[in-house]
Amino acid sequence: MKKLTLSDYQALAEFRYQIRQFLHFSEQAIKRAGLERGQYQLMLAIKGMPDGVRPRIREVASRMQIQHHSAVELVNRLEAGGHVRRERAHGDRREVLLELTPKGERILAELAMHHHEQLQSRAPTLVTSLRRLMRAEIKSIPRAPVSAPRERKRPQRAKNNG
Amino acid sequence: MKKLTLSDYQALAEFRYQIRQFLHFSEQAIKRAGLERGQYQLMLAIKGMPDGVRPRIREVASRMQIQHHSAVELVNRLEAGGHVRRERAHGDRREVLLELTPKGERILAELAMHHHEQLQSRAPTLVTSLRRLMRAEIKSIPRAPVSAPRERKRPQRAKNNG
DNA sequence: ACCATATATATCGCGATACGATATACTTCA
DNA sequence: TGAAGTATATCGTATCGCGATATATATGGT
Repeated sequence: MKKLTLSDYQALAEFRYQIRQFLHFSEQAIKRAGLERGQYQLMLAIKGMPDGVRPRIREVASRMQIQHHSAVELVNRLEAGGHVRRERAHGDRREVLLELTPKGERILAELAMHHHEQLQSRAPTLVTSLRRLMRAEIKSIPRAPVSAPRERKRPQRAKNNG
Repeated sequence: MKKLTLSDYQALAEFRYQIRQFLHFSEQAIKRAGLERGQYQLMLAIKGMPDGVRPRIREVASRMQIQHHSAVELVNRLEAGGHVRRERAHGDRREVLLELTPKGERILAELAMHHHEQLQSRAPTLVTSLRRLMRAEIKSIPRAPVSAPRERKRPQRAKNNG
Protein backbone atom coordinates (compact mmCIF):
# COMPACT_ATOMS: atom_id res chain seq x y z
CA MET A 1 0.00 0.00 0.00
CA LYS A 2 1.39 3.30 -1.15
CA LYS A 3 1.98 5.99 1.35
CA LEU A 4 1.24 9.62 0.70
CA THR A 5 3.88 12.23 1.15
CA LEU A 6 3.26 15.45 3.00
CA SER A 7 3.19 17.14 -0.36
CA ASP A 8 0.39 14.83 -1.43
CA TYR A 9 -1.63 15.80 1.61
CA GLN A 10 -1.00 19.42 0.82
CA ALA A 11 -2.08 18.92 -2.77
CA LEU A 12 -5.29 17.28 -1.61
CA ALA A 13 -5.91 20.00 0.95
CA GLU A 14 -5.19 22.62 -1.68
CA PHE A 15 -7.67 21.10 -4.09
CA ARG A 16 -10.33 20.98 -1.38
CA TYR A 17 -9.56 24.55 -0.63
CA GLN A 18 -10.04 25.54 -4.26
CA ILE A 19 -13.31 23.67 -4.47
CA ARG A 20 -14.56 25.19 -1.27
CA GLN A 21 -13.60 28.64 -2.43
CA PHE A 22 -15.72 28.19 -5.49
CA LEU A 23 -18.57 26.61 -3.56
CA HIS A 24 -18.35 29.39 -1.01
CA PHE A 25 -18.68 32.04 -3.66
CA SER A 26 -21.50 30.01 -5.13
CA GLU A 27 -23.32 29.76 -1.82
CA GLN A 28 -23.13 33.50 -1.26
CA ALA A 29 -24.40 34.37 -4.71
CA ILE A 30 -27.20 31.85 -4.39
CA LYS A 31 -28.27 33.12 -0.98
CA ARG A 32 -28.35 36.67 -2.27
CA ALA A 33 -30.71 35.46 -4.97
CA GLY A 34 -32.99 33.98 -2.32
CA LEU A 35 -32.12 30.36 -3.02
CA GLU A 36 -30.11 27.58 -1.45
CA ARG A 37 -27.26 25.57 -2.90
CA GLY A 38 -29.28 22.47 -3.71
CA GLN A 39 -32.09 24.49 -5.19
CA TYR A 40 -29.81 26.26 -7.66
CA GLN A 41 -28.24 23.01 -8.67
CA LEU A 42 -31.58 21.40 -9.25
CA MET A 43 -32.67 24.28 -11.44
CA LEU A 44 -29.40 24.08 -13.31
CA ALA A 45 -29.90 20.36 -13.72
CA ILE A 46 -33.31 20.99 -15.28
CA LYS A 47 -31.97 23.64 -17.61
CA GLY A 48 -28.81 21.79 -18.53
CA MET A 49 -30.48 18.42 -18.98
CA PRO A 50 -29.07 16.60 -22.00
CA ASP A 51 -31.26 16.83 -25.07
CA GLY A 52 -34.10 14.36 -25.25
CA VAL A 53 -34.15 13.55 -21.55
CA ARG A 54 -37.34 14.45 -19.74
CA PRO A 55 -36.78 16.45 -16.55
CA ARG A 56 -38.36 14.00 -14.14
CA ILE A 57 -37.63 13.91 -10.44
CA ARG A 58 -35.59 10.78 -10.91
CA GLU A 59 -33.50 12.28 -13.66
CA VAL A 60 -32.48 15.34 -11.73
CA ALA A 61 -31.89 13.20 -8.64
CA SER A 62 -29.56 11.05 -10.70
CA ARG A 63 -27.78 14.07 -12.13
CA MET A 64 -27.34 15.42 -8.63
CA GLN A 65 -26.21 12.11 -7.21
CA ILE A 66 -28.85 12.18 -4.53
CA GLN A 67 -31.77 9.96 -3.58
CA HIS A 68 -35.00 10.73 -5.35
CA HIS A 69 -36.74 11.78 -2.17
CA SER A 70 -34.04 14.32 -1.50
CA ALA A 71 -34.87 15.79 -4.88
CA VAL A 72 -38.54 15.75 -3.93
CA GLU A 73 -37.80 17.94 -0.94
CA LEU A 74 -35.79 20.35 -3.03
CA VAL A 75 -38.63 20.58 -5.52
CA ASN A 76 -41.06 21.19 -2.67
CA ARG A 77 -39.10 24.21 -1.58
CA LEU A 78 -38.54 25.40 -5.13
CA GLU A 79 -42.21 25.12 -5.92
CA ALA A 80 -43.12 26.94 -2.72
CA GLY A 81 -40.82 29.74 -3.81
CA GLY A 82 -42.37 29.87 -7.26
CA HIS A 83 -39.18 28.91 -9.08
CA VAL A 84 -40.26 25.58 -10.47
CA ARG A 85 -43.53 23.99 -11.51
CA ARG A 86 -44.56 20.38 -11.30
CA GLU A 87 -46.59 18.88 -14.08
CA ARG A 88 -47.97 15.38 -14.29
CA ALA A 89 -46.82 13.54 -17.36
CA HIS A 90 -49.64 12.63 -19.72
CA GLY A 91 -48.26 9.28 -20.73
CA ASP A 92 -47.24 7.78 -17.43
CA ARG A 93 -49.21 9.55 -14.75
CA ARG A 94 -46.75 8.54 -12.05
CA GLU A 95 -44.16 10.80 -13.52
CA VAL A 96 -43.75 14.42 -12.53
CA LEU A 97 -42.14 16.66 -15.10
CA LEU A 98 -40.34 19.73 -13.87
CA GLU A 99 -40.17 23.08 -15.52
CA LEU A 100 -38.79 26.44 -14.57
CA THR A 101 -41.21 29.28 -14.06
CA PRO A 102 -40.38 32.60 -15.72
CA LYS A 103 -39.19 33.80 -12.34
CA GLY A 104 -37.05 30.70 -12.04
CA GLU A 105 -35.62 31.22 -15.51
CA ARG A 106 -34.73 34.79 -14.71
CA ILE A 107 -33.00 34.00 -11.44
CA LEU A 108 -31.18 31.03 -12.90
CA ALA A 109 -29.94 33.09 -15.84
CA GLU A 110 -28.53 35.69 -13.50
CA LEU A 111 -26.91 33.14 -11.22
CA ALA A 112 -25.56 30.94 -13.96
CA MET A 113 -23.91 33.93 -15.55
CA HIS A 114 -22.16 34.87 -12.35
CA HIS A 115 -21.05 31.29 -11.92
CA HIS A 116 -19.81 31.17 -15.46
CA GLU A 117 -17.75 34.30 -15.00
CA GLN A 118 -16.41 33.06 -11.71
CA LEU A 119 -15.37 29.76 -13.19
CA GLN A 120 -13.69 31.46 -16.09
CA SER A 121 -11.41 33.18 -13.64
CA ARG A 122 -10.97 30.23 -11.31
CA ALA A 123 -10.55 27.50 -13.87
CA PRO A 124 -6.81 28.02 -14.45
CA THR A 125 -6.05 27.68 -10.75
CA LEU A 126 -8.25 24.64 -10.47
CA VAL A 127 -6.52 23.06 -13.42
CA THR A 128 -3.18 23.72 -11.79
CA SER A 129 -4.34 22.03 -8.60
CA LEU A 130 -5.55 19.07 -10.59
CA ARG A 131 -2.33 18.80 -12.53
CA ARG A 132 -0.39 18.71 -9.33
CA LEU A 133 -2.60 15.83 -8.16
CA MET A 134 -2.14 14.04 -11.43
CA ARG A 135 1.61 13.99 -11.10
CA ALA A 136 2.69 10.75 -9.51
CA GLU A 137 5.58 12.36 -7.73
CA ILE A 138 5.94 15.93 -6.75
CA LYS A 139 9.07 18.01 -6.63
CA SER A 140 8.34 20.91 -4.40
CA ILE A 141 5.52 22.93 -3.01
CA PRO A 142 4.83 26.05 -5.05
CA ARG A 143 4.54 28.08 -1.92
CA ALA A 144 0.82 27.81 -1.24
CA PRO A 145 -0.90 30.66 -3.08
CA VAL A 146 -3.78 30.43 -0.64
CA SER A 147 -5.04 33.76 0.42
CA ALA A 148 -3.34 34.76 3.59
CA PRO A 149 -5.62 34.07 6.54
CA ARG A 150 -5.69 37.63 7.58
CA GLU A 151 -2.43 37.77 9.44
CA ARG A 152 -3.29 40.03 12.25
CA LYS A 153 -0.90 42.27 13.95
CA ARG A 154 0.92 40.20 16.45
CA PRO A 155 3.21 42.30 18.59
CA GLN A 156 4.86 39.20 20.03
CA ARG A 157 6.04 41.29 22.88
CA ALA A 158 7.21 39.39 25.90
CA LYS A 159 4.94 40.23 28.69
CA ASN A 160 6.93 41.61 31.49
CA ASN A 161 4.38 41.58 34.19
CA GLY A 162 4.07 37.91 34.79
CA MET B 1 -25.20 41.92 -20.02
CA LYS B 2 -24.06 38.74 -21.71
CA LYS B 3 -26.50 35.94 -22.14
CA LEU B 4 -25.56 32.34 -21.70
CA THR B 5 -26.15 29.85 -24.45
CA LEU B 6 -27.72 26.48 -23.83
CA SER B 7 -24.27 25.04 -24.27
CA ASP B 8 -23.03 27.25 -21.44
CA TYR B 9 -25.77 25.95 -19.15
CA GLN B 10 -24.83 22.42 -20.11
CA ALA B 11 -21.18 23.10 -19.43
CA LEU B 12 -22.03 24.49 -16.00
CA ALA B 13 -24.34 21.58 -15.25
CA GLU B 14 -21.69 19.17 -16.45
CA PHE B 15 -19.08 20.70 -14.18
CA ARG B 16 -21.44 20.52 -11.21
CA TYR B 17 -22.09 16.94 -12.11
CA GLN B 18 -18.38 16.14 -12.14
CA ILE B 19 -17.86 17.85 -8.81
CA ARG B 20 -20.81 16.07 -7.25
CA GLN B 21 -19.59 12.74 -8.58
CA PHE B 22 -16.31 13.28 -6.83
CA LEU B 23 -17.94 14.59 -3.66
CA HIS B 24 -20.35 11.67 -3.74
CA PHE B 25 -17.54 9.18 -3.90
CA SER B 26 -15.83 11.14 -1.16
CA GLU B 27 -18.90 11.10 1.05
CA GLN B 28 -19.29 7.35 0.71
CA ALA B 29 -15.67 6.62 1.49
CA ILE B 30 -15.75 8.96 4.46
CA LYS B 31 -18.94 7.43 5.85
CA ARG B 32 -17.46 3.97 5.56
CA ALA B 33 -14.56 5.20 7.65
CA GLY B 34 -16.99 6.41 10.31
CA LEU B 35 -16.58 10.10 9.59
CA GLU B 36 -18.54 12.89 7.96
CA ARG B 37 -17.55 15.13 5.08
CA GLY B 38 -16.67 18.16 7.14
CA GLN B 39 -14.75 16.09 9.65
CA TYR B 40 -12.51 14.60 6.99
CA GLN B 41 -11.86 17.98 5.50
CA LEU B 42 -10.96 19.44 8.84
CA MET B 43 -8.51 16.63 9.48
CA LEU B 44 -7.05 17.12 6.03
CA ALA B 45 -6.77 20.82 6.72
CA ILE B 46 -4.77 20.10 9.86
CA LYS B 47 -2.50 17.67 8.09
CA GLY B 48 -2.06 19.74 4.96
CA MET B 49 -1.58 23.03 6.78
CA PRO B 50 1.18 25.08 5.15
CA ASP B 51 4.48 24.91 6.96
CA GLY B 52 4.87 27.24 9.87
CA VAL B 53 1.17 27.85 10.42
CA ARG B 54 -0.20 26.69 13.73
CA PRO B 55 -3.32 24.52 13.45
CA ARG B 56 -5.64 26.73 15.45
CA ILE B 57 -9.41 26.65 15.18
CA ARG B 58 -9.35 29.90 13.26
CA GLU B 59 -6.80 28.67 10.77
CA VAL B 60 -8.69 25.56 9.79
CA ALA B 61 -11.92 27.55 9.70
CA SER B 62 -10.26 29.93 7.28
CA ARG B 63 -8.94 27.08 5.16
CA MET B 64 -12.43 25.58 5.09
CA GLN B 65 -14.13 28.88 4.35
CA ILE B 66 -16.45 28.50 7.30
CA GLN B 67 -17.14 30.49 10.43
CA HIS B 68 -14.96 29.63 13.36
CA HIS B 69 -17.83 28.28 15.41
CA SER B 70 -18.70 25.87 12.64
CA ALA B 71 -15.17 24.58 12.98
CA VAL B 72 -15.66 24.35 16.72
CA GLU B 73 -18.59 22.02 16.23
CA LEU B 74 -16.65 19.86 13.82
CA VAL B 75 -13.83 19.65 16.31
CA ASN B 76 -16.32 18.73 19.03
CA ARG B 77 -17.48 15.75 17.02
CA LEU B 78 -13.97 14.82 15.97
CA GLU B 79 -12.76 14.94 19.54
CA ALA B 80 -15.72 12.89 20.72
CA GLY B 81 -14.75 10.29 18.13
CA GLY B 82 -11.14 10.29 19.24
CA HIS B 83 -9.77 11.54 15.93
CA VAL B 84 -8.45 14.88 17.05
CA ARG B 85 -7.11 16.36 20.25
CA ARG B 86 -7.36 19.89 21.53
CA GLU B 87 -4.45 21.45 23.29
CA ARG B 88 -4.25 24.88 24.85
CA ALA B 89 -1.44 26.97 23.45
CA HIS B 90 1.18 27.89 26.04
CA GLY B 91 1.85 31.36 24.75
CA ASP B 92 -1.63 32.69 24.19
CA ARG B 93 -3.96 30.70 26.38
CA ARG B 94 -7.01 31.65 24.34
CA GLU B 95 -5.74 29.58 21.45
CA VAL B 96 -6.57 25.93 20.97
CA LEU B 97 -4.10 23.96 18.89
CA LEU B 98 -5.38 20.91 17.08
CA GLU B 99 -3.57 17.67 16.50
CA LEU B 100 -4.51 14.35 15.03
CA THR B 101 -4.58 11.34 17.31
CA PRO B 102 -2.84 8.17 16.09
CA LYS B 103 -6.30 6.84 15.24
CA GLY B 104 -7.03 10.03 13.34
CA GLU B 105 -3.73 9.79 11.48
CA ARG B 106 -4.46 6.22 10.47
CA ILE B 107 -7.95 6.91 9.20
CA LEU B 108 -6.88 10.06 7.40
CA ALA B 109 -4.01 8.25 5.69
CA GLU B 110 -6.37 5.60 4.40
CA LEU B 111 -8.97 8.09 3.24
CA ALA B 112 -6.54 10.53 1.72
CA MET B 113 -5.00 7.72 -0.29
CA HIS B 114 -8.34 6.69 -1.72
CA HIS B 115 -9.09 10.29 -2.54
CA HIS B 116 -5.74 10.70 -4.17
CA GLU B 117 -6.28 7.66 -6.35
CA GLN B 118 -9.77 8.77 -7.20
CA LEU B 119 -8.60 12.21 -8.21
CA GLN B 120 -5.84 10.80 -10.32
CA SER B 121 -8.45 9.06 -12.40
CA ARG B 122 -10.99 11.87 -12.36
CA ALA B 123 -8.66 14.77 -12.93
CA PRO B 124 -8.54 14.50 -16.73
CA THR B 125 -12.33 14.62 -17.01
CA LEU B 126 -12.49 17.53 -14.60
CA VAL B 127 -9.87 19.38 -16.58
CA THR B 128 -11.88 18.80 -19.74
CA SER B 129 -14.99 20.23 -18.08
CA LEU B 130 -13.04 23.23 -16.95
CA ARG B 131 -11.54 23.80 -20.37
CA ARG B 132 -14.99 23.81 -21.87
CA LEU B 133 -15.99 26.49 -19.37
CA MET B 134 -12.87 28.48 -20.12
CA ARG B 135 -13.70 28.75 -23.78
CA ALA B 136 -15.30 32.14 -23.81
CA GLU B 137 -17.25 32.11 -27.01
CA ILE B 138 -17.97 35.74 -26.85
CA LYS B 139 -19.32 36.75 -30.21
CA SER B 140 -17.60 40.04 -29.62
CA ILE B 141 -20.74 41.98 -28.63
CA PRO B 142 -18.81 45.05 -29.71
CA ARG B 143 -21.32 47.35 -28.17
CA ALA B 144 -24.93 47.25 -27.16
CA PRO B 145 -27.05 48.31 -30.13
CA VAL B 146 -28.43 51.53 -28.95
CA SER B 147 -31.77 51.04 -30.58
CA ALA B 148 -32.27 47.60 -29.13
CA PRO B 149 -35.49 47.76 -27.14
CA ARG B 150 -35.03 45.95 -23.90
CA GLU B 151 -34.29 42.39 -24.97
CA ARG B 152 -37.60 40.64 -25.20
CA LYS B 153 -38.19 37.04 -24.40
CA ARG B 154 -36.86 35.27 -27.38
CA PRO B 155 -39.37 33.26 -29.37
CA GLN B 156 -36.84 30.53 -30.13
CA ARG B 157 -37.39 28.52 -27.02
CA ALA B 158 -34.25 26.77 -26.03
CA LYS B 159 -36.06 24.38 -23.76
CA ASN B 160 -34.06 21.34 -22.93
CA ASN B 161 -36.64 18.79 -23.90
CA GLY B 162 -38.11 20.64 -26.74
C1' DA C 1 -3.91 48.68 38.75
C1' DC C 2 -8.21 49.30 36.20
C1' DC C 3 -11.17 49.18 32.44
C1' DA C 4 -12.38 49.30 27.49
C1' DT C 5 -11.63 46.86 23.56
C1' DA C 6 -10.08 43.18 20.64
C1' DT C 7 -9.35 38.37 19.93
C1' DA C 8 -10.08 33.09 20.39
C1' DT C 9 -13.03 29.78 21.46
C1' DA C 10 -17.54 27.95 22.83
C1' DT C 11 -22.78 27.39 23.21
C1' DC C 12 -27.56 27.69 21.58
C1' DG C 13 -31.25 27.53 18.36
C1' DC C 14 -32.37 27.41 13.53
C1' DG C 15 -33.12 26.20 8.52
C1' DA C 16 -31.30 23.50 4.67
C1' DT C 17 -29.51 19.22 3.22
C1' DA C 18 -29.56 14.33 2.49
C1' DC C 19 -30.46 10.07 4.31
C1' DG C 20 -33.22 5.50 5.69
C1' DA C 21 -37.61 3.74 6.35
C1' DT C 22 -41.98 3.80 4.88
C1' DA C 23 -46.29 5.21 2.38
C1' DT C 24 -49.11 6.25 -1.71
C1' DA C 25 -50.24 6.33 -6.67
C1' DC C 26 -49.87 4.42 -10.92
C1' DT C 27 -48.29 0.78 -14.42
C1' DT C 28 -47.34 -3.70 -16.10
C1' DC C 29 -47.58 -8.46 -16.20
C1' DA C 30 -49.51 -12.90 -15.08
C1' DT D 1 -58.14 -9.33 -10.44
C1' DG D 2 -53.98 -9.36 -7.93
C1' DA D 3 -48.85 -9.24 -7.42
C1' DA D 4 -44.86 -6.98 -8.35
C1' DG D 5 -42.44 -3.01 -10.01
C1' DT D 6 -41.80 1.97 -10.62
C1' DA D 7 -42.35 7.11 -9.53
C1' DT D 8 -43.21 10.19 -6.24
C1' DA D 9 -44.12 11.67 -1.47
C1' DT D 10 -43.85 11.88 3.77
C1' DC D 11 -41.64 11.33 8.30
C1' DG D 12 -38.00 11.29 11.57
C1' DT D 13 -33.05 12.08 12.17
C1' DA D 14 -27.98 13.56 11.91
C1' DT D 15 -24.82 16.77 9.97
C1' DC D 16 -23.68 21.19 8.32
C1' DG D 17 -23.18 26.02 8.60
C1' DC D 18 -25.11 30.14 10.13
C1' DG D 19 -26.42 34.32 13.36
C1' DA D 20 -26.64 35.69 17.93
C1' DT D 21 -24.59 35.46 22.07
C1' DA D 22 -21.43 34.08 25.93
C1' DT D 23 -16.91 33.23 28.22
C1' DA D 24 -11.90 33.54 28.70
C1' DT D 25 -7.71 35.70 27.71
C1' DA D 26 -4.76 39.49 25.86
C1' DT D 27 -3.54 44.21 24.92
C1' DG D 28 -3.57 49.23 25.21
C1' DG D 29 -4.68 53.57 27.36
C1' DT D 30 -5.02 56.16 31.45
